[in-house]
Amino acid sequence: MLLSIDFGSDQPIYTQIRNGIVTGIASGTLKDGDSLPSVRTLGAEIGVNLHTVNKAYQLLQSEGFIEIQRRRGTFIKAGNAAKNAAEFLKNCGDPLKTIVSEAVTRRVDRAVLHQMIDHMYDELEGNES
Amino acid sequence: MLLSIDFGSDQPIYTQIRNGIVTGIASGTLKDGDSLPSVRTLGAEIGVNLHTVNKAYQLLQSEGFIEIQRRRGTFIKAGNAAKNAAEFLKNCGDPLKTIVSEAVTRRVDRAVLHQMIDHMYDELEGNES
DNA sequence: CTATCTGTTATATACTATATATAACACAAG
DNA sequence: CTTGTGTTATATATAGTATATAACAGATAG
Repeated sequence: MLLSIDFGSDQPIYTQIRNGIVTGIASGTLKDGDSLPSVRTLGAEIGVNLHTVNKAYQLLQSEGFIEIQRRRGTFIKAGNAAKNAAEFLKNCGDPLKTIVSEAVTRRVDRAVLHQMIDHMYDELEGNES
Repeated sequence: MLLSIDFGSDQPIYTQIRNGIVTGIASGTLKDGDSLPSVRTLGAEIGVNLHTVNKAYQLLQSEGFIEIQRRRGTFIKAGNAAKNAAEFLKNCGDPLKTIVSEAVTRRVDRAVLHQMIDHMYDELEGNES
């Protein structure tokens, strides 16, 4: 299944949905123009209210990942992906700083983080490590 | 000031306090054995309730960053820093995956993330870039 | 000894975020 | 006309966050 929800997580369900779809786009599982399940269908599949799915969809649309066409459906919009690269770089600074700060205190070498990132890139881009 | 709180942030105050102290340890501003302000003092300084500070301190102690000595004070405990490196690496995977996934969709090259991380390491370790 | 300061515990309150439930609406598509 | 979209509205419940106030117990300093 594309999305698996951890109901015991401290992460909100709508955030998990959002992240799952972003990862789907990154891995190529979801391609430009692909249609997403309706809020009711996806909600039923993963055992969640339609409003929770709708909240995730609204967030994804505001971030430019999908396009919601009223009374028609919801579609992947990976075309103008690079457009919001600048805003992403601005937003990812804080969480990255939090990770790096803890890494330094834990005596984790920067090379380890580099390797983790490379591995994630390779996995998403379909290259075996 | 060591800690600056953004009351408009979506990040909880106690998390901001936690992250600020971790960054302080990483940058060397807070050294092993240094004493932290009391929960009341720090609360008054940054305009926050003592329970909010206490929550951050409890979290930091559970993570091994500080040691709370009842009725004596609270102290930085950077000695066994590398001990919890394994757990850190396990925990940082998810947020890192979220960042990398979005980076891939935004067509942000891995080299950009590497550079950001290197810059943060250099800054924390006191090396000019 | 006394006063002060420490973290700690307890209780109460308020606000926000999250999530669900139910119903209805408007309109495109078959 | 029926079905299926996203959408809006309303209500409710729960949990997380934050504050407020008070008290406790013991280490420390005077």
